[in-house]
Amino acid sequence: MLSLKNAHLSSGDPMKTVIKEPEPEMGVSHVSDETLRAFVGYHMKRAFNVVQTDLARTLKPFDLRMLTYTALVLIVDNPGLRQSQLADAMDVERPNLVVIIDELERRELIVRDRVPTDRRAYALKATLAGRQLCEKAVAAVTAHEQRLLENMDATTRDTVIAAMQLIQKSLSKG
Amino acid sequence: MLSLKNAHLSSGDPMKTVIKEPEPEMGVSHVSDETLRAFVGYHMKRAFNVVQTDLARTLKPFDLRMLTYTALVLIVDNPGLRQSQLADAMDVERPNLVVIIDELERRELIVRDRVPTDRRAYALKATLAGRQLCEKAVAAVTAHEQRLLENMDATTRDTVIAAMQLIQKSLSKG
DNA sequence: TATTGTTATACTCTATAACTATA
DNA sequence: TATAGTTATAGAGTATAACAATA
Repeated sequence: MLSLKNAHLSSGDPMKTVIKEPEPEMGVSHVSDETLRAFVGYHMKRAFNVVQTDLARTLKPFDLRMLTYTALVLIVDNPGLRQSQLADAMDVERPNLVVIIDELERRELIVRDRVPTDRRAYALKATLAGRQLCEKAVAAVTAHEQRLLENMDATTRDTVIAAMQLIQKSLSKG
Repeated sequence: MLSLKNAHLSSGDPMKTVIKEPEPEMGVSHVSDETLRAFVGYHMKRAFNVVQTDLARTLKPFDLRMLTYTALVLIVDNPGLRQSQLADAMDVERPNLVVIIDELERRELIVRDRVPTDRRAYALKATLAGRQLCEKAVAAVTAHEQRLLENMDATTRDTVIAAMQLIQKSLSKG
């Protein structure tokens, strides 16, 4: 919430908190976001930002980012996947996937196997090290997700997931 | 949905659609995202990406981006706002806000007024042109939002907004 | 001709350290 | 000394055009 970011509302009982405000007669002491608050997209951006930040922190010990993590999981779960399929599945452009795959290959978490029947393509496969790192990372992300949802009931969670999928469907045809 | 991105599932009746699949015996014809699908964050990222893209397209005619739009709306709604308050409200770092304000000022949509009682600070105010552009942009974003929510009932919408706020609260203290 | 992977490139968003001028 | 705004910089995500090898 925007309003909560203001010092006098940020934590504890506001009535008990005495904080110098920057000349309330001069500027604004309370930032109104009335217009923006009406939009779901606004709340999605703010929520996604904190999720992104927390996930990055979660994956840091494994030297993974959201994108390298997602790619690794999908390759582990789909041995033989091709780069174009992976790019499609991840909703990233083919050129942007190349550096992600480069990094995973350099760290020997996956291999690029040539496809004999189509020498243009690569079949992506996780190595043992890749599968092991993936397993640990998934466990960490599961813990991150539990933090994320600690005060949310299962019904709400399912509603949110369904809503996110609906939004994707509504806009991807526009 | 990931699965929907595969050609044989992408549109229409799958049974009626005959499409060449890339050697189903060799690679994978259906990308399974079982592991990732379990995470709310995964769905949020995908949904937010399409929202972001559609919003960018929506704001393009006004030469605004999500951040310049948000800043403009907040300044219009909070005349006299200072940059540090705005940065706080927008959840962006102070240095990153500078270029946003620079751009809005260069386009004469806002002005930086010196605060007489604190010569370090600026009071941000929208110009007439700024307020007029803002009004049009808000209308366009409202239409974008309606596209976003065209198949979502109001209850679900409210649930999603509450959930986004809850997620922010859960993680921002970590 | 079309597709797979690639290179190069550009724009945006995010994050940090360090500076200046005020307080 | 602390704060408001600034500069510089770096990392990451996203998007497009154009190329070589192959189909």
